[in-house]
Amino acid sequence: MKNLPHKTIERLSQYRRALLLCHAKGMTYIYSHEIAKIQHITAVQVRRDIMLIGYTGTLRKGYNVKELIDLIGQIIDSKEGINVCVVGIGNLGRAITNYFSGKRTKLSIVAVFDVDKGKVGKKYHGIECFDLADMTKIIKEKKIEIAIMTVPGEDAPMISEVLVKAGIIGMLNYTPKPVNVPKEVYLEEYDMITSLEKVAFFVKTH
Amino acid sequence: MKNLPHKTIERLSQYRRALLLCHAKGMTYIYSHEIAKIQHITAVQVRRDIMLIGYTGTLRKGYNVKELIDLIGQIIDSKEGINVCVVGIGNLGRAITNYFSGKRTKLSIVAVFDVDKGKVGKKYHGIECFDLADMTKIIKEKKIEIAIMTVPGEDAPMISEVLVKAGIIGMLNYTPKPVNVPKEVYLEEYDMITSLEKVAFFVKTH
DNA sequence: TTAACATTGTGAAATAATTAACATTTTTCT
DNA sequence: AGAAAAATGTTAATTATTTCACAATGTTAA
Repeated sequence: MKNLPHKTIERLSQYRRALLLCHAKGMTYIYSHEIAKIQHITAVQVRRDIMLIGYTGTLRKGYNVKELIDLIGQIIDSKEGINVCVVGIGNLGRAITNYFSGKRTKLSIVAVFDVDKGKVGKKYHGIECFDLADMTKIIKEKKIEIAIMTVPGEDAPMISEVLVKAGIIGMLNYTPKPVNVPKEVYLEEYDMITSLEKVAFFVKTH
Repeated sequence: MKNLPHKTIERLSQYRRALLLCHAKGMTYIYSHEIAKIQHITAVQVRRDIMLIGYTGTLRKGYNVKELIDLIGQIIDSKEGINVCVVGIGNLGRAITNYFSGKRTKLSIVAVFDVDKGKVGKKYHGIECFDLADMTKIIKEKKIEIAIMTVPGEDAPMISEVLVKAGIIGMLNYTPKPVNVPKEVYLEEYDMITSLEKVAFFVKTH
């Protein structure tokens, strides 16, 4: 069970989000092709992903929504929960903090950081903003394991170094500048400009 | 040349961004392994991507930075330029608008939309905010082809329908809710929670 | 001048991801 | 009861992507 494909992990997270909405609407069973429709993929792929996590549906009724939600949780959530911080509380940092507030998940944003003294001490969606200078200390105190970087690109390399030294083991880099981390740290980078350029390209090729 | 792999297109966009920085620093040549290092991939992959677009480097000197930038531009940029709009000028919408301002690219954000009358008429990074109710009209007037959705999830399905009817051919959905569009419209969805859950998962599996 | 080296370019192999095909089973309809 | 329909589960085939391996070749150093 530990060797789930990368892509399957991504999709499981998305299935769960969709399933939670279905559950909230009172649905108890769902077919693979219904999940597929929501995610714009094929029903076979949904069934295969579900097969890979060892769940089995009911023939002719589909999958039990609640059970599937719980099982996906067992797979992708860590038991104890993970503490996360957001570094840089500009527009993007606030957008992310906002997204997460009130979301039931094992991931909690427990601190945000910024250099701007005007922001330090204030709360953003209930989460206190600390001085970037105190980052190492706070990361250790609050046992933060994952950092989301939403600082200006030019600050990213330096800040990522500090984060690594402070003991972060996972990093999500939303700045437009790629950073280097040792191989023990899991890094995911996302650049909005690349996504938009991709859309622009594929729009042309019909 | 038209059948470039999806992944190659993404990487070309990233190479260009890295190359532009190198160019600005005065570098005239760059090796495949230098590009690879920046992007955290292998040199072979860089060489193969470059091979696919038909460019050829100089043995022992690497690739001419300027030439490569220009060639990537010829491949992934559309000749005429494409007009883009941002729908929903909350934190995320502002972050994106901000990212783009001052970026040299064939993609221009030419309008932003919001329901909030307090925002309508104001300018965000030099771009005027229009009333969501006038969206169809403005999209046609300004010949907007791509929309970036940064509205609350619950509004996404309705707004995406309006966008499609208005003639949008590409859509980048940053809301947490998947939307349905006809197959003629190229859709790319990105969900930050999925990314973070992925990092959290892979952090555990060392 | 020659040997060692570093780099590109690329066919072929390996790996990863998706899709097709279909056996199986439950439900519904006649 | 039997046939048709609609699902799941899964093996096998296909397609996409990455990596290996190495020939070719210009550059540097002895």
